[in-house]
Parts: sequence; structure tokens; C-alpha cells
Amino acid sequence: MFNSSITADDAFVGPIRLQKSSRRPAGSPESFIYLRGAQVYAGSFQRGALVRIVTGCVCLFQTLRDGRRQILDVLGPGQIFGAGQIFGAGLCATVSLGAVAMAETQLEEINGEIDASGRADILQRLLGRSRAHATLLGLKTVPEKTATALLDLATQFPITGVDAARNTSSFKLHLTRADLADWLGMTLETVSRCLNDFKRNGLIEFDRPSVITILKRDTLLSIASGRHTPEETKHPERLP
Amino acid sequence: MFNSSITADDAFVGPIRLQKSSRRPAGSPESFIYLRGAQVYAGSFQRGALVRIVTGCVCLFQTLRDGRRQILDVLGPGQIFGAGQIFGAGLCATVSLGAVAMAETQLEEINGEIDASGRADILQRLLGRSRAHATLLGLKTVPEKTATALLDLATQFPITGVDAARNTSSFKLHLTRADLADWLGMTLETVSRCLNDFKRNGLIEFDRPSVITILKRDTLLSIASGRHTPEETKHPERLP
DNA sequence: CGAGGCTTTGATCTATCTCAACGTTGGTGG
DNA sequence: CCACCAACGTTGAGATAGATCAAAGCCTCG
Repeated sequence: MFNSSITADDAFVGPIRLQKSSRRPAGSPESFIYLRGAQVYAGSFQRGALVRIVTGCVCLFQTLRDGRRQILDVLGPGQIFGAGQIFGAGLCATVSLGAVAMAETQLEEINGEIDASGRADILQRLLGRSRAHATLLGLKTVPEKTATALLDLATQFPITGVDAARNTSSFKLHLTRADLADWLGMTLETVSRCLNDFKRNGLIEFDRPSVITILKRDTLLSIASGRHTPEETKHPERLP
Repeated sequence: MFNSSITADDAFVGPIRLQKSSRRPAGSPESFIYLRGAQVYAGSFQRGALVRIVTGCVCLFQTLRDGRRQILDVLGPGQIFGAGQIFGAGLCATVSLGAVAMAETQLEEINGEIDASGRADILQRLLGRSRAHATLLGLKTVPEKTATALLDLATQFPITGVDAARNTSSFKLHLTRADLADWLGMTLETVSRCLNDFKRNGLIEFDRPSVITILKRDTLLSIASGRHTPEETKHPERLP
């Protein structure tokens, strides 16, 4: 209940780790490079700015007074979010919102090209994701949560040009087990156990912990949506 | 994990329980009266319609295939939400979104008066609430969740004209214990226990279960935001 | 004033957290 | 190029918050 692998403090040490891109192509929209762990400042952007992720990965998160963190969303290339004042309060204003890069990440500000109606569309997408996430947190079990997360991440961070033959797909996991835990409302140990259960049951595969291959997408889908009694969900029984 | 006090099916039985208001004042915007338990149909409104709650209470919820329900938000008078197409999909499209009236509720369609920018503002408010709710579900404890909910509901459903003298406030609780449970990601028994713990510790007061008086707002606030070690949070020890 | 639906309370159970130890890996400097 | 270190990951055993099961009370509305 207190996983702090997002070392937000690092990003506050100074401007060194938070760099405006020096390699921005001339004439393109204002663009920034963030290193892994760097906090995306609301202050870096215009009030109400919208930002598009060009490459990399950003986590939006909220923090309670006592340091507990909830990751609210994990966004990949192409996703747009509000970096300026779109950090709203909610049910109870005792929370603060932030964003961190989970990998080397390129962001570009896109205010000019988006009108109010486009802005509403973006907010609506984020709202849909947020609601699905709330449902996940409120009533899904550990395997259901994990399967849901894997499917979402596989869509957002595919590693292309592999295994087209077998019906599998791989993706880059930019989050640590602790980050996943903070996202899914569980502990890092439970995340690890569940991933390894999936692995032992042949649903996924991984050598290094940050590249995951999905072997049985259909099964994961059915676990994710709550149909499913079977064994993929359980620890295999110990042999006598 | 399977509280089904929202009898959504009722609303589908026929048009009887879902009534367009026959008592709409002439010249005012299109207005509808829903009875308690009636489902708010996307189909009743224009595509992309926005709806304002005039009086009453509406719960937005999502359902998993197997019937588990997550209440995503509880909205009171003055709140605006999307009744038409603003029912988006999210992380994993295996969820469906709906809305029910939790009391006799008057809604009015307000499309004309809201432009794209106003729409963005509304979505942003809902997004803020949704994110705070995700944080609640993901990392708050039972007393923290309950305190947060009480404070939100007290703001939205105040019963005026009482207890101005003592620094207390009362509100109408339109939700059952089971509804609260579905909202806060816990069980109805746990909700009941926590409310009665608060009552025994003098934080709140209630005779009939649906009218609650807040006696110690500050303490609730500090519980809600996660500061707080003290005893209000715990069952009182059994006496020897 | 009776029935059905809420609510409360108690006793038990269990999924998940906690605590702890050990294994892996990738980056750094010798 | 290799050895070491710190951060990350895995695994086990035990503890616990909250769920589940069960049984009364109590409103409230017809």
C-alpha cells in the first residue's frame, strides 16, 4: 500500500533531468524530451495546454498526504492529455495530480491545432478510460486486473516485426512491478505472483521482466472481462 | 462483491416506470421525471445530449458481464452529465455504462445553451471526480472511503434549515448501504459497520438510516484525506 | 398491521498484504 | 572485460482487513 517506485523527487532536483529538447526540428510544434522518472510540470506548458505523446510513456498519478500514490492512467504514443490546468480537483480536494515519464519520452504541445470540440473529444476519451479504471479498481480480482492491464499495454506499446506467424504479440513494459501495483491497486508482490502464474499457465511469456509476449490473447480477454472460472487464474496445485 | 440493489432491469420492463414529465412548465427546456430505480436511457435523449439534474439523484454505473456493478459517480441537483453518446468505452471495452435515478428525479436536456467549450468544462469536472474516485478505490481504507463519501454527499444533498446553531449539517442519503458499497468498492456489511463505528464515535448521527447528520466535519475530513491514526477509525475495544 | 426489503451484528473464512530472504540484471568503474 | 553494486524481481510463510455466511431486528408502505 505504499509503493514508491516513482521517484518523483528526482525530477525536482534541478533542471538537469528535465530537459527541453535541443534536437527539435525547426518549424515543428514546441517539443520536449523527458528522461525516465522526470516529472512533467504543469508549469512547463501554457495554461490549459494539451500535449501529445510522440514517443515514450507517461503515467498520470495522484498522491495522498501520507505519500501513497495511485497511478490513474498509463499513456503511450499518440495519446493526448492536459498538461496545463487540466489537473482538476474532485470528490475531495485532498489530492494532487502529477505526471511522470516512464521512459525517455517526447512530448509536443498542440494547442493551436485543437479547438474546443476536439478538446471535448480528448476529455471524453480520458473520462472513458478513467471510468473503466475505476471499475477495474472497484470490483475486479487480481487476475482480472492484471489481464486487463496487459491487454491495454500490449495495444499501446507493441514491439513490431516479431511473431506474426504464431498468433502472438509482444510489448515493452515501461512500468516496474511496483508501478503496475500502484496502477492496479495491489502490491508489487501480488503483481509478480500473478504475472508468473500467467506465465506458468502459458498465457504469457517473458525472459527479461520488461518485454512480455502475449500467447493467449483470447483467454486473457475472457479473464479480463470477468467471464472465466478456470485454472489459468489460480496457482497450480502443489504436487503431492 | 455482488450487490445488486440497483434494479436496473425494472426500468426495462416497460415504459411505465420511465415517464416523461407530464407536468413540464410550458416554454421551459425539455424536461423529464424519473422515478426511483428508473434507468436513464441514452435513447431518451439526442445524440450527445447533455442533461442537468434539477432535483433528485442519479448514479452512473458500469456492469461487468457477470452482473457485478460499479457505481462510478453519484450526482445531485445542478450536476450535468452526458446522457446521449457520452457513454464512452475505455481500457477494456467489456463494460457497459448506464445511469439510474436514486430518487424521484427531474432532468432537463440543455443542448442549446452549451457550446463545445462548456462541454469541455463539464467533462473536465467529471474527469476530476472520476480520478478522485479511482484514487479512493485504489488506495483508501474503509474508513477513509466512507468519510470521503459522506462529505461528498453532504455537499450535494444538504437538508437545509436545521442545526445552524451547532456546527453540524444533515443530508439525505438517497443510496442504500448496498449502493454505497457498490460505489466505494466494499460490501454492504462493511459499509454498515463503518457508519455505525462513526456513529458510536460521535462523528455522525442517524436515526432513520437515510438521514445523516455530520457532527465532526473536521475529523471526517482528516480521515478522508488519510492523515489520522486515531480511534475514530477503529472499532472500540471490547470491554473485559 | 403484515410482508418484503433494508439494516445491523456476530462468527468465520480467505484473498491479498506484509515481512523477509534470496535471485537477477544492467550499469559503472577498475 | 570483468566484478561489483543498487535497483528490481521472485518466492515463501505468516498476518489481517475485509468478505462471506448467517441470523435477527426494524422501517415503511401498501
